[in-house]
Amino acid sequence: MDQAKKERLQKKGWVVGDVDEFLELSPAEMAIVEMKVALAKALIAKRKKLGETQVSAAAIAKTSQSRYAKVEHADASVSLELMIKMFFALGATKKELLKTLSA
Amino acid sequence: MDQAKKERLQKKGWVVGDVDEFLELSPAEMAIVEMKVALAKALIAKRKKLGETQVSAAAIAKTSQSRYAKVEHADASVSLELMIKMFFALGATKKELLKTLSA
DNA sequence: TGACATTATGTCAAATCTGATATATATTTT
DNA sequence: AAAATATATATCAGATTTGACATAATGTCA
Repeated sequence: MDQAKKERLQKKGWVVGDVDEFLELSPAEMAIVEMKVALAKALIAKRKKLGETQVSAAAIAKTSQSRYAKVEHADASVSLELMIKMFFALGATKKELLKTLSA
Repeated sequence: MDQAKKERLQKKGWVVGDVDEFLELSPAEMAIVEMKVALAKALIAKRKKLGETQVSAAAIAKTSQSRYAKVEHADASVSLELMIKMFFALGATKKELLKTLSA
């Protein structure tokens, strides 16, 4: 958002800022959130490419559909490690993972 | 280990195999262990480069020396996510992280 | 539209992870 | 070698994460 628009909005009483500012995320925390979001996207893409549903993908990854759905949404209750495990479970390689994380 | 030696040992009653076979780790689990071990090494290297002790590094990372030590050892009680957070806490960049993970 | 399939959300007990304290062991310095 | 510093290990209460179940919401298609 450019400075002019920001000032116009603030004049109208809006609180203007980025999501990370609002949530008060440090650069490190941001980096992790970024990686999680990138992984979530990659997981969905990978599953679709394999022609699986959340139900079948969950079975492959040996978990429930509900948790699998949360993983695909990078839900707050899901760790980076679980996301990576699921990605591997769908057949992703380390190379694919690194490419995804660098996004 | 070469085949000849393996057979000699087995003849003597030894059970011969790799660590991952013994622990029955899947390729995915192996990949995660690998990343953790690489991160542990990188953490130690980074801390030493900064001239910090575990006590001071733990303070920077806002945790205790004992937990910090466990992180450097990729202890079983430490998640990948915590290791990454600690790495960032010491000032590592995403680029550095990816380089480390690819090792 | 109504069945059926798929995905999303709420909840919770069990499992795992975390920070902290205590203490042991190892290394360095004097 | 003793003291001081640094690192390692054990333990545990509290916090977080996980898997599962129930159910709601959304999408698909005959």
